[in-house]
Amino acid sequence: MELQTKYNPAEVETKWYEYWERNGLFASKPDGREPYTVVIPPPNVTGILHMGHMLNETIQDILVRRARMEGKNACWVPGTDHASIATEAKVVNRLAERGIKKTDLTREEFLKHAWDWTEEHGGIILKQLRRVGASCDWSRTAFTMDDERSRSVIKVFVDLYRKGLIYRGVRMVNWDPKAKTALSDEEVIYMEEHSKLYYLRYMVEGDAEGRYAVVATTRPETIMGDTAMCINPNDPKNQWLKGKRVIVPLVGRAVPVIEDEYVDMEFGTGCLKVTPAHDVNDYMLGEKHNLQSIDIFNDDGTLSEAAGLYVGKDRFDVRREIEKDLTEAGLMEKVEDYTNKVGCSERTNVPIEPKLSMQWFLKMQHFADLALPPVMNDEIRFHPAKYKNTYRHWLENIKDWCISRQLWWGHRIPAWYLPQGGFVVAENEAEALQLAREKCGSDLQLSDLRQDEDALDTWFSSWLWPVSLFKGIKQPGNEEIKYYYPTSDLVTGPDIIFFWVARMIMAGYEYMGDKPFRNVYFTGIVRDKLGRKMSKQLGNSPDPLELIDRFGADGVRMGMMLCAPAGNDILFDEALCEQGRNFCNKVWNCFRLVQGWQVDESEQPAGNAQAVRWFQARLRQVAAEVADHYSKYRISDALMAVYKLFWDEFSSWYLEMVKPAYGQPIDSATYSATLAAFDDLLHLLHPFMPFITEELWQHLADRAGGESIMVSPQCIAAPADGDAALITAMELVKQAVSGVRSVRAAKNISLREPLVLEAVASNPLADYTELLKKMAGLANVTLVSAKGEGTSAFLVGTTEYAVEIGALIDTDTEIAKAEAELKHLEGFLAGVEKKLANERFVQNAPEQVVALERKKQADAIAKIALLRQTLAELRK
RNA sequence: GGGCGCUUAGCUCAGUUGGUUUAGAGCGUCUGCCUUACAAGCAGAGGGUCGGGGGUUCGACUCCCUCAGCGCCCACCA
Repeated sequence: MELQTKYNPAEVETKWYEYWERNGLFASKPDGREPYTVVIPPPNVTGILHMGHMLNETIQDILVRRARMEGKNACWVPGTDHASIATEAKVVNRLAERGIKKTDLTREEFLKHAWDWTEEHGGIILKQLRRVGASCDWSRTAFTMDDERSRSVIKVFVDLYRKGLIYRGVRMVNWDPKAKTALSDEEVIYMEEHSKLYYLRYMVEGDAEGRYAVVATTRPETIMGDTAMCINPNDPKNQWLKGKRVIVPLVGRAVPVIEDEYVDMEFGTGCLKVTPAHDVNDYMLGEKHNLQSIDIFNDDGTLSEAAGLYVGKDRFDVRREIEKDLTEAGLMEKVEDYTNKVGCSERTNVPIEPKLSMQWFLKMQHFADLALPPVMNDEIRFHPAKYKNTYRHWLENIKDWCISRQLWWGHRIPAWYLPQGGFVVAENEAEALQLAREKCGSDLQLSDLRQDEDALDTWFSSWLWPVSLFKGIKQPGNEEIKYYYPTSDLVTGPDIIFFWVARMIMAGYEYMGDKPFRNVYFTGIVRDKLGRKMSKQLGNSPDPLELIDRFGADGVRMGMMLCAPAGNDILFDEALCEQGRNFCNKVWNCFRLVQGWQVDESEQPAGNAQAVRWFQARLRQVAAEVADHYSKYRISDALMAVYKLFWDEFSSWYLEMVKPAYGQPIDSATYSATLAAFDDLLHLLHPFMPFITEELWQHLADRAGGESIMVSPQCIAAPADGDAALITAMELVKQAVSGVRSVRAAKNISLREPLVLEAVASNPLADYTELLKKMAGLANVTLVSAKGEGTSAFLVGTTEYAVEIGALIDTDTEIAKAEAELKHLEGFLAGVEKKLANERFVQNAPEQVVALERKKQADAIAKIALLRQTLAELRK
């Protein structure tokens, strides 16, 4: 079989992904094995794959593939999220392009459009995930709004309502005037804004001297909603205002001056305008002081009739206009530049408006009590653990969750209003009617009931994900939920720790009485190499699929993982994908070398046997290190360990040690050992680079149809007793080889020119002569009592070796080299001896530490003696 | 305003309870090689005193204090 000199990912990837799917290798069903379950953080159903997904899905796939190869029953459940606000906004925009307004449509018509859009774009991202190599059980693909998940959501809502945990009430909520819906506190992002602080004059009512109070505000457009002015009762400079009434500028309304210690005397003039309808704190003051509340905004952020002025104009236009009008009316004292934080909608980015409205809420204290302990006591482990603090802080300051959204795309709230007021909550219309009849009499008809128009927050469905995916809500205790729950690892970004992670923990304990997952791996944010967030505007966000086209899926996966320590932000650089691609090529070419060998029945040379034993020891050692990295979720470190094992140890050392001369055969013992080692290496690599490893594994032996490296167990033994000694010995051989190569490089001596290596006084590497000769291009290794003329010397441990280079010797260079090393050693020795001369060190330090220092001292002294001798000879 | 985290070679990062030859890796850099597996490669080399200062200790990159810079999260100062 002829293989190209370069690995071609495109055809290999398609071939094996289809093969895996066709042979059901991703599918899982409960059996006697230990389960390993991962639920995908469901991407937006209409979204497309970006670098954040690429990172996240790669990590999940690595964990899942690793578990599968360990013999666990791995189940990775894919799915998508209906992303209520985001998707509804997209549909609204799309309709607007066609000149259709949402308000012109019925709920049913609108939902038809939304489903069309979902079907058109839904699933694109799932197809893209296949290109990455994601080994999801596609037969389990779910959607947060499919029938099973929807029914689960409704059942949970009804259950929580009956438990008294869900209530309906009028509260100050975060209103998104663009999406025209309420938001939860978590959906509000505070952004710094360079704005202005306006100082307005509030004339004192009936004051003969025409005195006025000055109020500082960032929002002059809300004065139409003012129903009081507030001062701190302890504020000496404002005592004169006590009991007075002041006139709201332009509006002309007289409002009382109230007193409350809430007011900061230092801010502005110490006078605060109070607009109970449009500020959370003012609302609090209004409640406390029994103030009138005037809602001056419409749902879309324009001024309402109640404002009296600027009716119908947008709030920000009004701000500009009112500034002008106030100035012209002589009611503007001054305007200052001011930086403040403005709460904005996470989805639409527009500033939110605090608004009093009727919404549904979930009481959260109960859930916080449920969800805090398991994380704090590590029953659920966070990686990195620092997020435990963040988590605790949020739960200890939990507020009720506003779960209703004034949207149509989502799960409709299962509450039906009765003709005479009040409502019933039920899982379906029939049940609702029955409950309604119990309240209002049996002649009540379904048409008399009106279902709540609102939908539920998207996260009210995704918080059930680990349970609802296995039908654990609707069929508690079924075989699947019992087997797969709790899931093993959750891989997600820290940005949704409150939105999703915390709430899944809550729902998990509420409905399963157990944690939803054992480990949470928080990834970092993918940034560009300059540390900037990836964004469309900057154009610094590469398209993952295009990267896959250029570097191969394995190359991109590796590129991601090379820069992805847990919890740190990822500084992504395309060059890393190149490195990944190059590595694929390296693996590919190693295989080409090995598969090209002819085998004969000759006896195994001693050097080959040594190489084989050594590499097997290294393999065991590194496999153990890799396992340790995985156990700590240090995926990048695991990858780097395998990378170095393959490239440095296997390719550069092992293969060169056993490689037969051109055209020569290799003995069968070495050959089969090499194939076995290759097989082991492919297993270690497979989670990171699934495609190329499958391709090569299939080439490595005659495989039956349906076989796959994916499910072929990895069987590298634990490190054995003699391994460490074997490895240490070979390290010395490598040092000697490098020593000779250094001399060659310095003197420009070709590898083709055989050299003689002298071991001075003793040769601890005598057993390895064959390997030394082969690796360093030596004619011979000789034992001498004193090194000859024209030799360049170096130390291996405390033994001196010398390369005969005859006339090429440059005494000055040799002297300089020896002097530099001598200087270093003397400095080192001085440090060691200083320590040993310190009585308290010798007394207090542990015995083995002192012994080690003594060993260092002895070695250094021996080396120094050798160097001095060398120098003396050179200077002769 | 609180809380958390970071600052180690040109870049990105390791450095596990303070002690394993006066700090390691990958990439990049420099030098020499197209040596029939691989130039997407091979061999060799150089490069940091661990952000600044102080302290604890026989001994600190590792613990404490402090200063500086950076980042994240939370919070109702108009």
